[in-house]
Amino acid sequence: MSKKPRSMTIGALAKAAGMGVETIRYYQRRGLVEEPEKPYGSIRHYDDETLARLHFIRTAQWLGFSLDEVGGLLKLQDGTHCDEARVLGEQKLVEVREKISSLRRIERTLEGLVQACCTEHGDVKCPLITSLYEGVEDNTS
Amino acid sequence: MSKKPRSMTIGALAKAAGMGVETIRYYQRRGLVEEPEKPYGSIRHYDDETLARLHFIRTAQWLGFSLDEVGGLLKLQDGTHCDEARVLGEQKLVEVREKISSLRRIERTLEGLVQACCTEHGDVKCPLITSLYEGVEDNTS
DNA sequence: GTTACTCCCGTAGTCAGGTACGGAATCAAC
DNA sequence: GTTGATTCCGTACCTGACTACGGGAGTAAC
Repeated sequence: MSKKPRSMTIGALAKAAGMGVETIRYYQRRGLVEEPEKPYGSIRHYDDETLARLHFIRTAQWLGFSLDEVGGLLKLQDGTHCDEARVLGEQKLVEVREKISSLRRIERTLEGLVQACCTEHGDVKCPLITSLYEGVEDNTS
Repeated sequence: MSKKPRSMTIGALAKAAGMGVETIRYYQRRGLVEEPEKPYGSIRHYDDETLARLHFIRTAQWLGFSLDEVGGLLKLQDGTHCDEARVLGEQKLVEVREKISSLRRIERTLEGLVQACCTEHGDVKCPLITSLYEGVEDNTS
């Protein structure tokens, strides 16, 4: 509400978003970020909304979403149809939950390995390495 | 203990490891897997040790290690560098936990948005979309 | 002893997600 | 009003992790 939509060049936008100019252009080519109109004989200007979009993209990506998936998430902003948005949201929610449980399994496994490494200290064989050799997935059911 | 070091062709090895022949060759080129001597005018043969190594690679990858990182782990395979292995494992554990907590934030957010979409159905503006416009990430601290 | 598969080996292509380059236009500072 | 950084735009290149291709050699089954 009290946001002043300050106007940035693409360079300033990139700096604010913590990414390179080329990356933003790449997102524009991918259709993830809209390219604003270029004033006649001038330069494009970007506002905070675009900046928010870039933050969103970066975060979602770090979480393991592909750019295509991020595009899907971003359509939630564009779409005028509540139902479509909800369905997409629900799909993403399922995926997110699957990712969480996968990561939890990985977490427990790593936890166990690191723990074993700490306790059996004077041993000749490192239990972490040994576990990797013997296949570690099974004991996490 | 009771393993007979059976001799496999690369095809059998690939099958046993659940990956393609080309993938194994790729690992050989990357220096992750040793290429056995080729008998004069014959074919290379692989044993269970190599198979174990492939399991190792696959498992470590599943845990989120890149192939370069797997290479690092494999250098510790004599089992005497337990401390180093533990540090690597701990680093991965930190990464995994960060991802989990971020995904949980996203999960809660998406949950809320989908929920809002379900309840306010006849509205002109989709509450999910509205929420996204106002910044999704912030309300998840 | 031929047919059909598999191996060998090098090189090349794929896909995702960028990153770099180059030359003209535009802006900012002095 | 010139200099020096930025922007613009297209195209080309890079990394990670494979995957495919092609042509010759080896092997297995009948």
